[in-house]
Amino acid sequence: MPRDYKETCLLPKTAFPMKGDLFKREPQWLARWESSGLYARILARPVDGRFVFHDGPPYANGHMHYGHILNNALKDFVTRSRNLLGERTRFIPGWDCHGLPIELNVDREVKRKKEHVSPTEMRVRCRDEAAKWVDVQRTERKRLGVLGTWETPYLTMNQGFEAQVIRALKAFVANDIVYRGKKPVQWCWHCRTALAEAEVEYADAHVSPSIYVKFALDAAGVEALRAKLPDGVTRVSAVIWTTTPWTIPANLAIAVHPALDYVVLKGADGEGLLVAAALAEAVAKSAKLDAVVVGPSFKGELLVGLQGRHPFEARWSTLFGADHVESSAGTGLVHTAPGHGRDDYKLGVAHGLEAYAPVGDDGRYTGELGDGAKAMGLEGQFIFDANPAVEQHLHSLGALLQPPGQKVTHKYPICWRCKNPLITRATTQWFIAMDEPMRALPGTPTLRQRALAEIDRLAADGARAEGEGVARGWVPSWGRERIRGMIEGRPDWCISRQRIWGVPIPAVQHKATGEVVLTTELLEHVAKVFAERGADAWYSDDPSVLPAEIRCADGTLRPREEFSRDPSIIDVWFESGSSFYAVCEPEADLGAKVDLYLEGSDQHRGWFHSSLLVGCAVLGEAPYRAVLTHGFVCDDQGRPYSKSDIRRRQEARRDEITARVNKGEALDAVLTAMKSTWATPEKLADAKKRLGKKTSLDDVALAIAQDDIEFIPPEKIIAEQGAELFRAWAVFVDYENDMPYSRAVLNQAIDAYRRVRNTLRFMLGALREEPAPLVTEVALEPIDQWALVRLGEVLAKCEKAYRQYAFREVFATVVEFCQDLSALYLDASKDRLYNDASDSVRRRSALATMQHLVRSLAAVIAPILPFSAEDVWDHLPAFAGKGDSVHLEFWPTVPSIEDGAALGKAVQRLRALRDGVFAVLEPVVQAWGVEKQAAKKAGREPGAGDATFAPGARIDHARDAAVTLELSAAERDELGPLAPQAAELLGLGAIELATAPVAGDRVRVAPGPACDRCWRRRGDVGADGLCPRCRHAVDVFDRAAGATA
RNA sequence: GGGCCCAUAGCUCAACCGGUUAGAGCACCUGACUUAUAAUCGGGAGGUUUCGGGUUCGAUCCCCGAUGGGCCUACCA
Repeated sequence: MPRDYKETCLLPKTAFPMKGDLFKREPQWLARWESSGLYARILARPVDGRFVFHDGPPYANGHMHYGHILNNALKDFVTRSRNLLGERTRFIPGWDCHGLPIELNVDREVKRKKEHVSPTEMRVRCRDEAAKWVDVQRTERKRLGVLGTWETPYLTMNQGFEAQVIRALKAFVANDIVYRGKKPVQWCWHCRTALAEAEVEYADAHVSPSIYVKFALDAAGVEALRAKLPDGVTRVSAVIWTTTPWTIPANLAIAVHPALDYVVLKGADGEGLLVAAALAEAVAKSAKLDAVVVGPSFKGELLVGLQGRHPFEARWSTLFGADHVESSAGTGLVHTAPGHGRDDYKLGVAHGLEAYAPVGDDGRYTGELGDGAKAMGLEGQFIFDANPAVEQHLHSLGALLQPPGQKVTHKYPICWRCKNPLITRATTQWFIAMDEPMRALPGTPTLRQRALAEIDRLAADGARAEGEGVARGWVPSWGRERIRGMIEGRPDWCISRQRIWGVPIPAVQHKATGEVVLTTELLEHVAKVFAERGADAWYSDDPSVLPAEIRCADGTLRPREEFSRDPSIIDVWFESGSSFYAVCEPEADLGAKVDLYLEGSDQHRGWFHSSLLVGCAVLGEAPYRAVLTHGFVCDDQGRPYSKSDIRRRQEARRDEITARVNKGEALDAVLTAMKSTWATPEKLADAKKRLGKKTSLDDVALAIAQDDIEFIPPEKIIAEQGAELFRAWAVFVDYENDMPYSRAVLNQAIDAYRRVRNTLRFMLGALREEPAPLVTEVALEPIDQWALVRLGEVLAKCEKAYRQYAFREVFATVVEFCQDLSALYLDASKDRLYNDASDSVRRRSALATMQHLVRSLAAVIAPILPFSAEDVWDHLPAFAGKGDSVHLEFWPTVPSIEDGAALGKAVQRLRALRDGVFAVLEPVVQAWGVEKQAAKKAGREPGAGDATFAPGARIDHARDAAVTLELSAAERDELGPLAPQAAELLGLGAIELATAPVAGDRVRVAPGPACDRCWRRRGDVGADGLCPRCRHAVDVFDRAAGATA
């Protein structure tokens, strides 16, 4: 009985599991890191570099969703990689705590319990509500593995933060660009507050009334148009179109475009209808006119100054020229209510019209209505309820072109919170002027000018940085266009809100004179108070919130008792826009200039935008050096990935398939469904299994439809598979664009992750739980030297990628490297690892190299896969049990290898040889495989009766083959030090490199018997059945075993 | 309506800012494997680069237009 030598082979051995069981083990690492103070230890390492990252505060309401989680993963990649690269980087997580959503939640609760609470009490409850969600989200963010100071986050409701917001406001006041004015703003009548641009959403299919209203021209007007009238027309009305009948009572003017062509259209009863020429036909159709009869066309400038009679108020609406008038919709004459529209307001200002808005906070008409409207009983009516009344009344006056009840479906702004349609309403608010000179800045640019200049400066710096291989400025570069457009077009910033939960605008009003005061002195005083006692102080009775005496515009000092406090709070976007000033500026090791802001691309209108404006006032420049944006999480159809959205589409899909089944197209439906990545054959089989054997195709089709689009809650992924797999997904897709998220994509990311994990596992196994020498301590084999050269290239590529935030490239590079190692290097090293004696020089060279590879790769992936990297570290013999963490490592290095380029060439030649080998070997091996399969099917012995498959003649593994390949002398030279080892490195029994063309078979069975232990045919097997190498290895093994026995 | 962006294999991504035959990985088909075995290695098939024009000796790349999708926005009166 020959000895079984397997136990003497040094096969891979490691406790590092093939499957991570991450969902179970991640919490253990988290606990360990927390108890060992890992984060503090990372920051305490002595480094020269510094990188300032600033967390954009998520809103402290509700659970984290895909976007948040992705965002947090990316942020963690940044801070961890910077620390790894030797740039000390802190992560101070923050939360946005003030604002309407929280206040409304609390409000609802209060109303439900029918309580009456004071503003102070209200603020206490809001604070509790925000704190509750901060806790929830903190847990969720920590679970993802994000490293930071979680116990001391920044909260916008902290006293220090509130004080800095006031100081930021002070900078605007110092620049003299804060003013109070009555202007139209987006107003939510339900929440009873003005809304910022960022608080407005849009409903896709909002249905509004659609009315054409006639304003009869006076005699002078008709006279002016006499030459333009169609035959038989003696009176003329200007026709406007609107979807908001409730604003008709506030109509003060009509806008026309001076350069546009207009005509008088002959209407019913011979009445002339003044409309844009381009729209005459459409209007005629709407009015159901039999024929389109128009007079000669003329330019709108002819109309400027004419007057149209308001349908039910005793006043005239003048026709003004305005650029915003279009001829694509409506009538080319625009109903203008300066109190209810931004352009209307602008036109009003230009012509001295008041921002007349007879509508209250609650969306009801006020006593400011005109007599006509009052006579209709509109006062106190809710405006949207009044729409039909106004319409009906206009109809009864004969002022409508069509019968009442016409509707139009269009996009319409709604409140981000309560989803009710918004109105535009002129109110008295605090504004920041975009186009007034900033007095405190040199050259007194306007805020808009400065902001635009900063945008361009960042873009230019970004272009410069790109040349240096780093990312700064707008990343990706189109961020510039994005934010530029917004800053260029935005109106003055309305910063006041009529709510309670926020930072008060510390303005005061003199009770007697009505003068409103908001000065830097006052702001500084209040900031100090807030810093000590928080903004709640504003709502207390304590007089000391205000300075004892307050300076009025004329310079006189008046006692504070004569003033009342402004009840408004500051726009929350102003607060978060001040975060750099509240969080980073006060810290000695951070400062107000932040290296990186990183948020979703929607923040071009949000946080990036408001931070830029605050930065321009406070610092005179942008607060950030780089702004990195990412896209949105979508499903595999490219649609936003949200629960409700997917539900809706699931239903649509089901309906569609049901319809096809009913039409008898079940097979088609199934085939269509199977083309989608969701409905795989496995899924089909699954569905069949679930539904029982008697399943009809119809049922299968329906079942697929149900599963076709699946919502996978993020917390489920994390709880069942581990946070790291989510991180693997985040790094697997391209965050610059929309990121596809589906089971299929997730699985792909997991596969890539497993590839890396298994490669590392193999190398850990090779080390067999014993420390290996360092690469500097042994003479390295040429192939090992090459592995290190390759590692050096990988490291260089990854470092550059990290500096450019190209995390995907880092991961892809590592995965590719692992693949390369697996297929070539590790495969080529197996013989010496398994079969050489434990003390073999060649083997020790491999171990040293693999230890170095594992160690380096663990460090490289640590920012992205912090748990698995630590798992590797725990199982790396040299570090196991020492309580160290991979996260304390710095960027890995490789010892310099002489003539790395020649080695690279040699391996390239080896690869070419390898291709050649496979090309000739594959058909031979394949033939045997085919024969085996055929024999199996036929139930006979494989190879029986066929000489080519005789046991001594066939080749079923490369190691049994001797291959002959042609190779020129030059090519052979390239192989250099690898030439003598070619057969081993290629896993062949033997290789012959011929310089002349080969005649006959290139593949033969390698000569000689195979060694009983290593199965190699080297022609040197002794009488004991072992090759000398194995003989020695067995002796060494036996000696060691004897020693321990 | 406007601004910005995206579209390459069934899927996720490449292709050195115009240059050989558009590359990987996964999935699929297929072979090997007492020595990485829920692993690993080999082979194969799969593309009119969304469509239509244009510039050019040459276009996945530049320009114009269309289609589909995303984010943002508005003065849809």
